[in-house]
Amino acid sequence: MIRLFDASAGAVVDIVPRDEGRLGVYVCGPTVYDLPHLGHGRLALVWDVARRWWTFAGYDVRFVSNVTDLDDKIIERADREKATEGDIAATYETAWWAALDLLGVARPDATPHATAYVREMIDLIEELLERDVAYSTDDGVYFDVAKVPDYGLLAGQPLENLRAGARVEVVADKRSPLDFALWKAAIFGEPSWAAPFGPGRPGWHTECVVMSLGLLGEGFDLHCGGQDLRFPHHENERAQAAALGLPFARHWAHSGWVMVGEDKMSKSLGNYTTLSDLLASHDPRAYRLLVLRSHYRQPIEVSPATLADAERALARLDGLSRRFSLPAFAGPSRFTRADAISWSEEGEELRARVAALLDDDLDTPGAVAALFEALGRAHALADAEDDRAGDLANAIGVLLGALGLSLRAGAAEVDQESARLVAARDAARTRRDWAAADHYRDELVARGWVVEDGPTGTRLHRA
RNA sequence: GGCGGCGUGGCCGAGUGGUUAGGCAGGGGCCUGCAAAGCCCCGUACUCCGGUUCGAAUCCGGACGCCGCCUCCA
Repeated sequence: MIRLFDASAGAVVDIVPRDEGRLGVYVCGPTVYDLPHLGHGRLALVWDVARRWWTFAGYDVRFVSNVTDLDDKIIERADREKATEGDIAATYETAWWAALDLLGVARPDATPHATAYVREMIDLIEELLERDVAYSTDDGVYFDVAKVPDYGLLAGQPLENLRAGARVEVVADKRSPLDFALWKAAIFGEPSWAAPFGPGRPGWHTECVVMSLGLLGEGFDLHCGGQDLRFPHHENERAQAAALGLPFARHWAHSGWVMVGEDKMSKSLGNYTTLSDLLASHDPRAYRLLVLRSHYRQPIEVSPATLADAERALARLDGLSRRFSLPAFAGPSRFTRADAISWSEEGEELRARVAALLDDDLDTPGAVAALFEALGRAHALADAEDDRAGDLANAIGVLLGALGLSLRAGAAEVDQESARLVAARDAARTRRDWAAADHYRDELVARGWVVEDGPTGTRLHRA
């Protein structure tokens, strides 16, 4: 049984899948109008970890994440750059996947695009109009939030409170400031589609309703996104499905912010770092580890100091991999299942401990702490020449792999000259010529290696 | 104004009514020819003020500070 904080319940709840043993998960993906930043990276990492873990735990996970390729911001950018909307969307979607690939985030099982679902959106809007929960104005078609009795469920407060504080700009003919655009009437020069209620283009909140229901079916298990999508985006999706009497997401989960000092990282504050900038100067695995070491709902601080911290911690994990020559356990599209592993007694104990933590609202920091404790134990066992050490180290590698974190066992390729220096150093050490041995070590260090002496002689790895 | 969250040791960051989070950094020791890696030991922290309790950082009340959402936003 897995448990997760559900925004519609306001509490951590048991996740009982619609279909036993299967999980249908929908994550609201990017609007492709600019480069992804660290916040997007965290979102992707959090749900990638969840997906991998639930798969590991035995669920057959169907993971859908959309790409919004139709939006005001894309149109604005296309205008500004004298490009087509399609070009802008294609450019930034490419950048999105490139960044996620580097982070080791597995591709979703399906990545629906808004522009491919306009027909379905039109049908849905038409039905909302027929049911009188939507109305037409000169601007387009709006959803009448007052028609949904429990509007505000995800926001955690009733409609009156939301309205009282609404900072929404007044748009002509809207019945309530909270009513949202289902359809935006065509403006010359902008992309538009023909529809019974007039030419135009869909508003943002409809695409996810159509695509999630279309690909995962009614009453799918989990709908995820960043905290900011809880309201109004997810609320508005819910409202549409509710108005049509369609069973929608059973549970709603949201990941927390990346903070810059005291502020949320955001486009509008301009305090963001793009993923490509981060990944140009840091091991992508360090960011994954940083994300894993805080709870997914808490804010995290990403700074040179916290990244350096994560990189040193990562070096310890790689050290374990080197000592025990562990194989690679994780890959971009490589998933592991616990029942496909034959667990040693040591390994099973660790697996159970980690599973208890991760099954309960994805306690990744607890799991990482348990894995680090086990790491110390594995080394200590090895120091004592206890052969359970290898089993434990292997289990640690498998479990880190289950979270999408791969370890490096050592230098993949040692060039000929370096190999010669290693041999020369080992020879010098055998004849106890310490001056020569130190000289060869200096040479190797100058070539960028970290030099370690082990039972089998000099070993190299990259700093 | 409404709703939600946060305030932990040098730093990051979990958690539980009373028994070690974990990592990084720092100190001591072991190992090593010297290193590196690794192991062992060391910090007695929890914004403040009250209250409940045998006992609270953990529960309740209040204060202060901070953040987020209520508008596009991961």
